[in-house]
Amino acid sequence: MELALSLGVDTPKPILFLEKSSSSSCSKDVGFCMDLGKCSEVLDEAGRRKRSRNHQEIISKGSSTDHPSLQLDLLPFSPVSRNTSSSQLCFPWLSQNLASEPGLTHGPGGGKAILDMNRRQLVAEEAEEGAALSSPNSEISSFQMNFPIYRNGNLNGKRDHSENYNSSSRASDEEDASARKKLRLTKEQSAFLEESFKEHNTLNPKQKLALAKQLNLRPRQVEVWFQNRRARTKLKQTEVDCEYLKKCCETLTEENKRMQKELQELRTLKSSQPFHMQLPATTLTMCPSCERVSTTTTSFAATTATATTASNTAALHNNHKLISLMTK
DNA sequence: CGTATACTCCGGGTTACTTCA
DNA sequence: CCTGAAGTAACCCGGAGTATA
Repeated sequence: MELALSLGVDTPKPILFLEKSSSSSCSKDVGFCMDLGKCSEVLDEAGRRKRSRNHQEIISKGSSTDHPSLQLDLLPFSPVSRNTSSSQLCFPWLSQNLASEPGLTHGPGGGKAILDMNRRQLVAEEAEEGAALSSPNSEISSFQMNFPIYRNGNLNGKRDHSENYNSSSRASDEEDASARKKLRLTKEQSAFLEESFKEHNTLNPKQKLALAKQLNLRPRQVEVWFQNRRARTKLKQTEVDCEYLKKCCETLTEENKRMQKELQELRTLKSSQPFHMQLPATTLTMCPSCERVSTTTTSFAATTATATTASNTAALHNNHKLISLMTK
């Protein structure tokens, strides 16, 4: 692992993680990432709460330096949040198209009246669909990506379960409300959502509508997919963190054992020495190379045993050089 | 200006369904 | 074919932020 520090300004660089920990040594393999930039869509837990619809409008209005955000992520990287550099689909609406469009309003007229068990979903869908239909000039209709449009969940005539779902989504509202039908999204739909998620892990209403229209899904489905996707990311991240902490714990335990053993050896050595040999002797030694005088406190035995050897003299000189370098 | 209400979004937890070994 | 585990779409609930009266 390495330390990655990103100072993004224009483009959110979610989390940079250079290498997943593969070593058991935690002390040098700790990988952290700081991103100081306009990470408008990648916010930490605390920051997310602060973000509001206004913030999303700010985001949609382009890169204003008046609203910098700070992302500090101290967690090992999760692949899903990696900023992709290759094989990336282009989503014009993610960064540009929204800038020219006024934000969706959530004020009166957005389907306030319905309040029941499923009021939120119903209201949202009605509002969203209504907005989509009533805004022919929105970016939703103004761009089309080079992505196959799904009709009844069918891509290239390939039949799958989502066909049932999508056709059911066109059925009556009663069916939608009563039956809890869950069918898989197609691989293409999932991949497209995945790519979008890599760009932004949260959606503003316009993005949601655009994605829904593009994939022939209901906005609610897109919204739920992103919510679940965030949850999965967090879960994976938690697992990674847990694994990392486990390795750290193992390493520390190992080190603790080693030091305990070393301590035990020292105690044994100490108890085996005669009393008079344990008295520390302070001696002044002069390095013959640099003529530096050093005070060493060591045992009498150790002093007499080592002071005269040429190799130790050289080692002493090396230590002096090292000290000199460090104190410069 | 402070308060109440309505609305929306999101996270966390759960359920229900699908897929696969 | 049956079954349990894993994955995931959909749902529910509560908290928080915002707009409006």
